[in-house]
Amino acid sequence: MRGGKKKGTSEDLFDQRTQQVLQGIIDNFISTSEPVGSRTLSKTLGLSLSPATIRNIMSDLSDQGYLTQVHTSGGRIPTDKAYRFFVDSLVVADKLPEQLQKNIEEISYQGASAVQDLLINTSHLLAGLTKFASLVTAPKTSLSRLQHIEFIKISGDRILVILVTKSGLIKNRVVECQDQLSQEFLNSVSGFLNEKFKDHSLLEIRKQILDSMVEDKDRYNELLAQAIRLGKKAFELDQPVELFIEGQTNLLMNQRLHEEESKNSLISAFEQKSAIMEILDQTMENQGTRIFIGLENELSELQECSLITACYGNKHNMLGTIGVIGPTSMDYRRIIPVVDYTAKIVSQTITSQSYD
Amino acid sequence: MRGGKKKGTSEDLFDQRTQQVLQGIIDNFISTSEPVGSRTLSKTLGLSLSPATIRNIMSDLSDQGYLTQVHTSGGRIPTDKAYRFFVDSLVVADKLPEQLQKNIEEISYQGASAVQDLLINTSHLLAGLTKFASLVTAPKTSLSRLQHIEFIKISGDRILVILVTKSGLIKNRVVECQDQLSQEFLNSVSGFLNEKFKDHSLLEIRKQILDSMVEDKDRYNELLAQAIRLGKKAFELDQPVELFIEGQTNLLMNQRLHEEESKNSLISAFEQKSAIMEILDQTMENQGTRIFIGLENELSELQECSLITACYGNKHNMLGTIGVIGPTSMDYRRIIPVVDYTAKIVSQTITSQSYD
DNA sequence: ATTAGCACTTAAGCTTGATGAGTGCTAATT
DNA sequence: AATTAGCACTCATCAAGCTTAAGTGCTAAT
Repeated sequence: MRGGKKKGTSEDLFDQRTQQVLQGIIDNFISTSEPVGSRTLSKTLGLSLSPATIRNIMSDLSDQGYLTQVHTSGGRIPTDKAYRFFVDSLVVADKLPEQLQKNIEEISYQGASAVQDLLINTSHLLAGLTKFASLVTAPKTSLSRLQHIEFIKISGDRILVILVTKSGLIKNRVVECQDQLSQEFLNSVSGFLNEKFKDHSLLEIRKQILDSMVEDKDRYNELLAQAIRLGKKAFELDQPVELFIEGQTNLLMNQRLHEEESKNSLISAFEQKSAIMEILDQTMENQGTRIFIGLENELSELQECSLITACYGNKHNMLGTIGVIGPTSMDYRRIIPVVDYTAKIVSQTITSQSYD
Repeated sequence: MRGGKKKGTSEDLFDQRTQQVLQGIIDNFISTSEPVGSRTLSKTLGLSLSPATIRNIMSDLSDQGYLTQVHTSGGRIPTDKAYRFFVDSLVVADKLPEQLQKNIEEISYQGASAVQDLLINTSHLLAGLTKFASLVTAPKTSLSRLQHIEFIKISGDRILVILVTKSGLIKNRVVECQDQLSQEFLNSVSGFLNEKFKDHSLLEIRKQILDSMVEDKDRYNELLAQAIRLGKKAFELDQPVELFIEGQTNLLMNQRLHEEESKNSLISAFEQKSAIMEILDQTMENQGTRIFIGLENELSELQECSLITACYGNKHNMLGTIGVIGPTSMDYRRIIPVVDYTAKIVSQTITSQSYD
């Protein structure tokens, strides 16, 4: 075993030259997606080192798990560990070109009258700018707080329920109702619910309604009873997973993913929306941009890819997550700031549109 | 040139045996997607004909443009013309297996409280059942007639406009408004609009509102003026193309499309949503299932595929179109009835949900 | 009218050998 | 002690040549 020069205590701390070589290999591989050999590197790298020296360094890096060889001979490629090192050492990500900044800022203008539209625009934008697949989660309805509820009678037995949350989400749903209720009556019901529950979270409201069903059963009151009955239907939680995915085809057509197998596993990953949701939810715990490289991904189908996420929110809370899925050999320096800045703009826009 | 036996007047009318051979080739190619040779055919086809005889027949069919050879030797494949003949001769499409019927019928149950949900379910279903790409257009908002309009004040300067059409579409949009309007006032505005415009098409309403702006300018009336102002915003036509596409990845992963080029052109086709919309709109002119095979497609990007469409509607009108895009060598016998029956179920469901 | 036979074509698969980029190791050089 | 040159070796890639299998068209026999 070749004696590495361990200046630090850890095996993994290596000197500047070694670092430069690793950087060079990563840069090279990111741009060409071809395995990098010592000869090439000796030329492209600014340092005047002979291929032989570089070979020694590369050998050390291989031992430490930063590089692997696809074939016995034929250059080396960076491992997940190398990307992780690379990303961690990116203390300052590239500044975003102004043109890109402007592109991103546009999402808030394009007729984004409602939060949902904003999120769809965002997902569009991310897929377009990165040429990878984009992910955007909507704010969780059940955790949002009530801004307004309204019932509209649209035919004899059908009532349209409209629910506006503080975070700016608008939900509508049609419920059927056997009793013939007049619009005036519906107005008083919504008036009642608005007054009693404004600013409460939908989850909480639902619980209270279920509770009061018992509590208020005896002292019967027509308004209350109907309010509870309608409220129950209105606040029923049947949250369809609100996750926007776009640009899956971008990813599948990406030259870096050629193996049929990994494409198929990606497709199946996209079909498990709820699994992806779960992962994105977890990223909301600590804000800021997060990066999951290859095997760091919990979802095994994504272990040939990297996931970059960032949260958006308003003054009070983180509301949702945006993200991008691309090959592990993506250009992190370019992609990270894009995701970052987009999240920032979404936050700003949503703050200006939310009702608290 | 071999003398074909022309029993009819047209070159293209051929005897039963020739027809059987063509059928055999098409069937064979549909299931294997490999060029079919005379030897194979002689075995698989029930008729006891030697390969040589079949070769003669095939040669005739090639002359008439029903078959082509990919390579000088190596079997023949059906042309678009052959598929067209095949499809046209399918006087009775296969009966849909009961299990499939049930699957399709489910779209109307899965919480399809609103038409939009129904259409999304449909697009899901079609992509799933066919493993191709599915297309579903929503009813044109501007041609739908007004069932109900409502304004809800959700914050100082923001008004939520809710629009329900006879066909069951629900649209909402937030408009900003500098004047401070009370909810009561908004109620009278919506009351006014509902009364005046119920059952009118949105397009018509828009026109009338623009007209009355002039007509009623002098005899000033607060209610009317605001009604016009708000109505103008509410009925502004900024129809985002309402087209649901799903299963693009199915199609891209389909083994029958291997050429990178045709995949890319498909992707670009899907990006031109409005072009696809236009084609689908045209199919509404005459109802029933329509089939566009290969070059019959106007959109050049789709000329390696077949498009199968059917319209849905209610008692009075055709409202929209559903469709499937797959390889020209798809199993028409299976796919056509699926599209057909799905359209039927969508029509039924929408009829039961629409308000006229 | 049908078929058998034959010469011909071609894609696909296989081997072979040359090329080139890369490797590890050792010995010479700085 | 670190760096480099040199060398033998590995292996993917490519092109060339070869074989095989499936197919074709044509002609002559049935």
